[in-house]
Amino acid sequence: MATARGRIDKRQAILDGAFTVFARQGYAQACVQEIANEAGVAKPTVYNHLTDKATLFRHAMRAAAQNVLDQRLAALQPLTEPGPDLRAGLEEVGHRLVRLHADDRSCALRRLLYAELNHFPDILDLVVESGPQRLSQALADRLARLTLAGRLRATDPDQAAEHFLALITGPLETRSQMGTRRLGDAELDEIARAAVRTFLHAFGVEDDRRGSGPEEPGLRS
Amino acid sequence: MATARGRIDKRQAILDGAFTVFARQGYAQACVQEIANEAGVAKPTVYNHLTDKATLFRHAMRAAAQNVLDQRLAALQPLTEPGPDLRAGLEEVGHRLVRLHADDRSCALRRLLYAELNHFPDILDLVVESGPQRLSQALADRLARLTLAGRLRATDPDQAAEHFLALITGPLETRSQMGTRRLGDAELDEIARAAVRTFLHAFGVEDDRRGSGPEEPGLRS
DNA sequence: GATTTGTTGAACTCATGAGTTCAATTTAGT
DNA sequence: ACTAAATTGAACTCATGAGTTCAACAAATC
Repeated sequence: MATARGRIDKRQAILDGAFTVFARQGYAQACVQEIANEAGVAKPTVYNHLTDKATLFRHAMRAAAQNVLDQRLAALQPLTEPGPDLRAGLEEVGHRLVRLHADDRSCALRRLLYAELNHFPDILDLVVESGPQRLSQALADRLARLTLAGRLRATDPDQAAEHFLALITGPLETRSQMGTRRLGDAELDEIARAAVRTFLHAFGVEDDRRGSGPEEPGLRS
Repeated sequence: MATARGRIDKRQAILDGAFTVFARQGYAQACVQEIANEAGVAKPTVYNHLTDKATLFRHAMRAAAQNVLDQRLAALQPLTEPGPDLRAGLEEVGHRLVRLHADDRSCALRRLLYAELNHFPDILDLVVESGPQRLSQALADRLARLTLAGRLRATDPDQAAEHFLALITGPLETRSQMGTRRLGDAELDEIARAAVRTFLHAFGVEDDRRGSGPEEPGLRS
């Protein structure tokens, strides 16, 4: 409507717009006309590229999930060549994961996933299996290397990765009220720091427990 | 339709049926006729008790949330008068919480909450504020008592409670694939035991760390 | 420049479902 | 038993939105 006509990359615009509208309205309440408007495209064009509202949803979800996963895997990078300060490396990863998890599109993806699990059982494979599963796996790989290097206690790396991610995402989820409340940078950092603190107490070796930074305070408040 | 007629507790039946159908279909896809059928009641009767589909949803959600919260608060009971074996007490609480969290109605409530956050911003207050918030608060109270008794390290009880719950619910959420996969009792117990293990490493005092049970294994698999 | 392909807006069909009306019937209260 | 309130089924109104059709139009290909 407003944007220029042409057949360049309508399809991508449609998928983006679809995800935006689905995220805002939910699957059932989102109407295709609004998606077309959001994408700057006519309604028949939408049906020209994607046959159904359902397949439109599936493709939009797949694309969004791919984006989120890529970003998260990239966030683990500081652990590939960890510096001398293990706590600093973990906190850096924590910061990045917290920010990605609190991101609008990430929250929207989670919400849509939860919402439409019953109606689209197949998107679970596309999103969950190639989502937290892969992230946890990748993190476990890094932690295993650290364990072999003697910088973490000798425990199951999968377990450690699972708990690290739980300590990051759990508090984030409750504090942000399932993604509805916007958190300031300070609070996000505090969540990551606290998670790393608990994680190192549980999985760290003595050397690294008092390795760096100000020693943990007794009572916060 | 099938059940006996009468005006005794139609309202409760309607709210129960509504939650069941909403849980199965989502808000938009659930139709009032089906809710009426589920409740064993005629459609006008539904509108006689609850004016709107929207208010029907709100009341059903509120009732379900109240149930879930009550059960969860009751699950903390083993920590009110903790026996000599702290680990056993924590594991008992963990077991109960894990089972409640994995329960069908609990999963459905979470899903509906996530799904309709945008459309019903007000149910967030009804559910979240009187949900994990209150649970975390109650758990923090127990942990504070334990800290004063010298059975936990001196740290912020709110922090400890937050991390305990994260260690319980996080792994549960990923392993059950957001509540779609049904987990066996063995796996549920393993999740609770692992959570308590990590928690006590991070927040326990030395006495209790090797308090009871078989010492933790090195590598699981 | 002519042809083919993709896009556009508008109007259309059709199914679904919220909410209502109503006369007939059942139940509770007395 | 009698009355008032609640329940019931069926049919109804009305709005919404998925998916389609079509004639006019733009863009790339030759």
